[in-house]
Amino acid sequence: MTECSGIPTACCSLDISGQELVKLVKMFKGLSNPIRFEIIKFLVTHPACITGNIVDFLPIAQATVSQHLKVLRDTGWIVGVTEGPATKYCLYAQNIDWFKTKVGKIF
Amino acid sequence: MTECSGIPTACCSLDISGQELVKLVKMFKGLSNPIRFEIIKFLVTHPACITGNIVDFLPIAQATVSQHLKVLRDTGWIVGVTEGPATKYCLYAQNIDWFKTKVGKIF
DNA sequence: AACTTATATCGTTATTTTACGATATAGTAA
DNA sequence: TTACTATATCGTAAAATAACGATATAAGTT
Repeated sequence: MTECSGIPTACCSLDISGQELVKLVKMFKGLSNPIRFEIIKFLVTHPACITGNIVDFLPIAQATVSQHLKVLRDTGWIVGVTEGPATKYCLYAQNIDWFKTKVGKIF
Repeated sequence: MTECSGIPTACCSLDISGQELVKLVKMFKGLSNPIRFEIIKFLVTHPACITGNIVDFLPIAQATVSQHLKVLRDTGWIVGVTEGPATKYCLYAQNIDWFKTKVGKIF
């Protein structure tokens, strides 16, 4: 028996479109890179840490980390807050919860 | 109040690593493109359809659709079964359910 | 065997992504 | 002001992605 033998709409509903779909695809893109996934993991165990902590943790250049942080910001996974000369990063809990809910509902 | 003021580990646990993490990032990459998301949506409403149906539905070339189908296969979102000269595609329900469960647990 | 159908793969081009070092910016301290 | 710290942005190069037309492959038909 193949995977095709199941009931058609058993696993999904996918009632999503327009701006919601755009946002969802964006968030998928945000975590489509292993370095960025590691950053998210790091932020879970090191909440509200600054860029430098993430740079020290990862084996890549500061500029590259900053670029990944920008992608994670632009795709709605994290939020950065200026704290003196540094930037404090946190998970964007509200968006992450939205993502989680959407994935839970549509797939 | 900023997003950073919440309880640290409120939204995530992220106890994932190794091959599971690789697979998860892969699946994120699979849906990081709007065309591929549309293909998944189409497969929900048109289960077990053949490539040609998807090509007719989308505004892009057959070769490009075939390329996207390959990505969706390689990232574990769909399964293709040869049906005479055609290929019948279905959602990889088992993997999708795994993804859904993982996302539900870790975020 | 020759032909048609359906789809995958090839070769190519344009765009995007990822990575880096170097530099600019903004805040803090002396 | 000058210097220091932390981070973002710039400029660039290599690699990956997305798109296409053309071609190859594989199954069914005459």
